[in-house]
Amino acid sequence: MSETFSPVLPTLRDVARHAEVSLATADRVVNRRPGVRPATIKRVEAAVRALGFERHAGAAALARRESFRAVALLPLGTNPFIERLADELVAAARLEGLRRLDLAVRRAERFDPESLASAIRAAAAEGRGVIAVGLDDPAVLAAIDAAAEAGLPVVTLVSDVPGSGRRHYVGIDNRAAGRVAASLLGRFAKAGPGEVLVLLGSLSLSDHRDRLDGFREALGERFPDLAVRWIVEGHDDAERAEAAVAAVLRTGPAPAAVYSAGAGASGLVAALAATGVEAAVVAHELTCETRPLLLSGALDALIVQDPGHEARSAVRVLMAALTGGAVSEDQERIRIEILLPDNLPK
Amino acid sequence: MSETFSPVLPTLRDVARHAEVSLATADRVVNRRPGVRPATIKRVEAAVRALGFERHAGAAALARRESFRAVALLPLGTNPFIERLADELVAAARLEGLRRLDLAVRRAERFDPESLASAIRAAAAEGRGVIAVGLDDPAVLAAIDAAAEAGLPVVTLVSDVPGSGRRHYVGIDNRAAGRVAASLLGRFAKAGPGEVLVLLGSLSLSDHRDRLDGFREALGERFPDLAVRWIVEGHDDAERAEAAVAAVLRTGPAPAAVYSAGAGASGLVAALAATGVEAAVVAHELTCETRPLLLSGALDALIVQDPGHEARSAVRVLMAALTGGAVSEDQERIRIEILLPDNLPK
DNA sequence: CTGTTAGCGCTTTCAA
DNA sequence: TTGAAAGCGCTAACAG
Repeated sequence: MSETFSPVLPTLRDVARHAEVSLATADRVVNRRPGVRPATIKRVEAAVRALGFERHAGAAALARRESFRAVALLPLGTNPFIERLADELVAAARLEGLRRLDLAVRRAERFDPESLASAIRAAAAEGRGVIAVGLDDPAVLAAIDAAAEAGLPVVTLVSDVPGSGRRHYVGIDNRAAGRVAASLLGRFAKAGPGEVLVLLGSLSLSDHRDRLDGFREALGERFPDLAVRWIVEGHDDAERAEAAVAAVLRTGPAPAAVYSAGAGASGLVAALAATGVEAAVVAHELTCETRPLLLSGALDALIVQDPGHEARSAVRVLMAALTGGAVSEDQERIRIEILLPDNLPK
Repeated sequence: MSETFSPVLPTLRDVARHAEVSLATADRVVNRRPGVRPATIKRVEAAVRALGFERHAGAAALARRESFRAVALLPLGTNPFIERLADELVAAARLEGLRRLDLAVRRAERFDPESLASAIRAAAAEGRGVIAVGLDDPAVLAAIDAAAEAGLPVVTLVSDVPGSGRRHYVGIDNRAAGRVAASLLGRFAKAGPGEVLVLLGSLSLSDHRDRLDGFREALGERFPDLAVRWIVEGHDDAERAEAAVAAVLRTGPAPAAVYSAGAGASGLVAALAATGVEAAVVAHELTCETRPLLLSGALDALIVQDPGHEARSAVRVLMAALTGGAVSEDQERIRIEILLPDNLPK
């Protein structure tokens, strides 16, 4: 109860003094640099333990002069989630990059694998690392593997490129997100048998496909009354989504529930409204597009990933790869958040 | 598309050179310190704008030698959420405190206002700031006001002390959390009229009371079929909660839904199981106690606040108060997260 | 293999 | 009112 304040943390200088070596030698040991006699290493490590030394990351970053340039590749289009991600990446490069990362944010056509692949190649030629929203396609995979083989770390963001040599994937577990959508819609839809419509950007996007897989799986396990009947591709664009959904609604019975696994929820909502369909609806991401829809009740819930966290995580992971630092998998896990009107951030 | 890399950020030295003043003067202007001629201020500010200077916070923290000691006060008891918070505070003091904050974490009896009040007084005497899990009580309020008047910043954490002179409250909006609970239970409970049991630590805890208020309010607005019939105080302890809930269940009809607004959910679940009651249940916080209950289906959902975020936010806010920095209200807002088995972090 | 020295960008005396 | 200089904790040449 009456423990007192902890002492000031020891510095590397204290460690050096304690081990009776110079600052430089202590530094070598602490940073596992070569050229130190084993006996000396032991002494320094003992001092580190004895004093409870912890490297001051800020000071280290300041002293280390090298800085890196890298490129982030985001999909083109009018998707506000992506806009937000772009801003967050710029901010994160400054903060998490400790001012040592010079990150250029570019756009590439998301639904065209060749264009993304060549953007990755260009990025690899210019910078020392790449962050990219992935696409599950052989050309893209090849471009990533080429960069990886050349020693450039590639971090996939939001959507992974499975099987590629990317250093890390930063984003939610999309299968799990699909399961969450099923759990919510299963409870929100009226009781009794019903059919479900799923809207997604494209089946070639691994994140959307994973969501669909998880969704179907959980629906089958826990809500066998509901079955996916329509799968509509809207190319993450509100207008195209509206047209595609409207076409489906005109021809068949009304769905009991709708899962928007990609972007373009406002188009979906418009199509539902136009045909007077009353279904439980769950969509993804909190943006200027989806926020009013959740508040008005047009959407029943939103499944979101925090673009700020994702951007910071991507930058941290990239910096770790660039500087040889460690990443704690655990800390970099991106949460799947559920938003109702009641817990919508201001 | 082909924008190039941004240049390295200018340093204060660049600003000084540009304004034709010394480093010290540039520093004075940038940090709004007195003793600079207005004309000089203008010149330096112009240079700052011209070069787009941004202070390097890490370097500033390194150069600034002063450090602070402060005390954090958490409730005694066996609540695992609080244990976690304690650990996170220690970690946050190091990271967010930029090694300039020496934070002692202490425990005080939560259900005894006098004891918390005197712990606050003691903390104020020893340190230069206080972080405390609050309690809505005149004695506690008086202790906080005394500290505030003496110029010590007090930050309330998780539970506020309304009307007090605390500098900041860090935690979720508990009314909104109660509304979320209502939205979930309203959908999860079987359709039709039913009665609800609410378990909380004590009605004298403002966070629990706020949750109850929000819960009732939202239930009344949106699920008039459901009404709160029992309010049970369990003192945030699993055993006491079990006994209290069991006593209620023995005497009346079974509740259709149960909201555990405080801690001790495992006791609640045990009481429900013992009496064979099948109700929809929502509880708070992800801990070693609640995690298995959510996975087993004993709990239908969890409403959580991230103790890591909260600890870091509390430390940031305290440091800002201590060093005269600014806090962005917006960034310090703590989210109300909803956890289902599907989006449970590993 | 080990030590000395000069900074990183900023703050803080101390002197002018 | 201003400036010169030392130094925060660490890293990176360059010697020895």
